[in-house]
Amino acid sequence: MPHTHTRHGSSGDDLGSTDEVKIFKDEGDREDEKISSENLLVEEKSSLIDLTESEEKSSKTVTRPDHSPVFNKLEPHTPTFNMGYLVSPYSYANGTSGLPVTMANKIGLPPFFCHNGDPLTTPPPAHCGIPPYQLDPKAIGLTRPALYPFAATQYPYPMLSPDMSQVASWHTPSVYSASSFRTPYPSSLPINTTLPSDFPFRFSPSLLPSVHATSHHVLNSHPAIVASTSKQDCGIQDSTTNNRYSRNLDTKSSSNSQANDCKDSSNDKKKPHIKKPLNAFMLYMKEMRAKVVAECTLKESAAINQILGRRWHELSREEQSKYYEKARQERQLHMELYPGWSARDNYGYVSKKKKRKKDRSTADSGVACLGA
DNA sequence: CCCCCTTTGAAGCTG
DNA sequence: CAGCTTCAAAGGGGG
Repeated sequence: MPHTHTRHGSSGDDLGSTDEVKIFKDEGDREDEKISSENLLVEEKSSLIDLTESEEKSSKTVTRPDHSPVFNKLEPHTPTFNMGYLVSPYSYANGTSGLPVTMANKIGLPPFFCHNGDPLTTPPPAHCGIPPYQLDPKAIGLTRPALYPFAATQYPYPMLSPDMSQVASWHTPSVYSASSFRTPYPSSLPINTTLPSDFPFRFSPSLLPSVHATSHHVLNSHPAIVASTSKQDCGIQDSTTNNRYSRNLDTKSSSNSQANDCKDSSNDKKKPHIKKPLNAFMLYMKEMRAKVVAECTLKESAAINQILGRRWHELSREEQSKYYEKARQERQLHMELYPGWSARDNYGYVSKKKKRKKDRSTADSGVACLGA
């Protein structure tokens, strides 16, 4: 584990429980990055962040006022902590990544650059000038690069009142539509019409059409509801719209039949796949992916995600906390909509069709040997 | 055609 | 309780 979790409040409310402070620890094989970066990265990151986020939020990332009580928790750890993390995921900034620079050529990648003039320090930061194949040391036979001696912290956002009006507030377009955020939940959702108090039923497709009035639209249009289809995840994935859930909106009445089309198991016929609520990073990815793609002329999601992961750690605490809060609200809404739902319900849903993901620890260790 | 890759975070599972 | 596993999004790559 590259990081440890310092959970608090796991009791009581699982929504707020995960708003936590996370301390990303370094591991032994990352000494080079860790040590060499401790001093350098403070400034390196400053410039990185400054440049990277300059497009829209340059000023605030520079100062990092640390207003958030959450992040302040960690401040005692280090005087430089107001960075949020010391070592960027891939340590490109200080030029110690040691990553080969010929990979792109080997692969014959097209020129890769960011249009926004992202920090092309030397070597260029991952999120801008480095082709995905350079970004990923694993792909080139190196040890997985250092993650974070300590890094992103979670935002211990004070629990909101369970009152759905809270949800309504975050659910309004003002929250998600701002800055072209593609709201996972249609902003038109009448969430403000609080769900019936007697909404404890476990979601069932048979119930779905009958959930009229207030919750009908909500349920049918909620992004987490994925009527099963024939694809790998039996999910509705509209690649053209990039909205995995869009078809739920378009095919409200047919969603049931679609769900029934999934013959994976008799159970799948019974209930649609209720997806997990998106976490903070996923929300960030959804919002920023298009931008990164446009800037970097990249389309490969694996590479984009690497960039996004790096940018995520370059975000100021306030900005990160913004997504943590969104995620928390998503979980809250999700819980309100599907009271009986558990992440466990989706276990095996992917791997049923998909081959179970190879054991990463073994894979990493193997690669680590190469990198070491 | 379908899984892999890649990221972080949340939550479930396991010993 | 610590550590591991699975899933969430996304879409090109590759078998």
